[in-house]
Amino acid sequence: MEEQKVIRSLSALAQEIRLRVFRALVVAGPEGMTPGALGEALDIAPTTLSFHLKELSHAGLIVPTRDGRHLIYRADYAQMNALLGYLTENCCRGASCAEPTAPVCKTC
Amino acid sequence: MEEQKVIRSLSALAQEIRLRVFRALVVAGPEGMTPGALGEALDIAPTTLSFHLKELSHAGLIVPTRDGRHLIYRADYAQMNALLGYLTENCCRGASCAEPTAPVCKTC
DNA sequence: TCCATATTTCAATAATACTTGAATTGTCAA
DNA sequence: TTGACAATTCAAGTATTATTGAAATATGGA
Repeated sequence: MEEQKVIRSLSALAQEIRLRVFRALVVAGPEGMTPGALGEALDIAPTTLSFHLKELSHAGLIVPTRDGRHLIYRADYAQMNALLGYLTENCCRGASCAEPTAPVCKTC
Repeated sequence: MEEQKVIRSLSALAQEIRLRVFRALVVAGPEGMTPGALGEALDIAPTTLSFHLKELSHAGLIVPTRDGRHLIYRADYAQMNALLGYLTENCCRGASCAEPTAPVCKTC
């Protein structure tokens, strides 16, 4: 993953609403959630939610697909794992440190 | 880890200079690096670097100790692992998904 | 077609974060 | 105790990001 994308992803997650939205989608799994459901569950105004969903989408952390008049947002686990991996790359120059294990949530 | 600390940590990492500094310290391992060395390696003005080191310290991602007239900064691996773990908690409600593996870099 | 619902875009304001140079603090060595 | 070096704090200006209400777009059903 390139540095700019990493920064974009971290920025996306570094905000209360977006962090909650992202975690809700991580928990929801492949089923995903609509903005309506997210807004109700987390008590967020539609405009505000839309703004933050766009930020997360733009970072590549979540992906929308249309289903009739609903949109369904889902977490992109590959993207998340790439992000987590970036932060620990070359940890301790490999010296005093086990090879970094693969990032979490392998099967997603 | 509490939400506010997670956000603080993600915000700290969501910035080009701080991300580079943090990764440099992750690579450096237990030896750590001084602001002087960091500033030279990454070509950052002292004032700017100091500001960003404080942000990372305040987030708990790095820890300074004094050694004579130098400070030595080191990455706090436990903190980093707690952060990574937070992002994948309860992934897919455990359903279609392996138990999240422990975060990276176990022995640090 | 026309209306209602789901969601987004726009524009303005409010809040927060980044950079820089000058001044300050702490430590060592002569 | 004075000078030099390492690093930080302060204060100011600039830039980026978040929030809100009003208006717009897209879809499905009467």
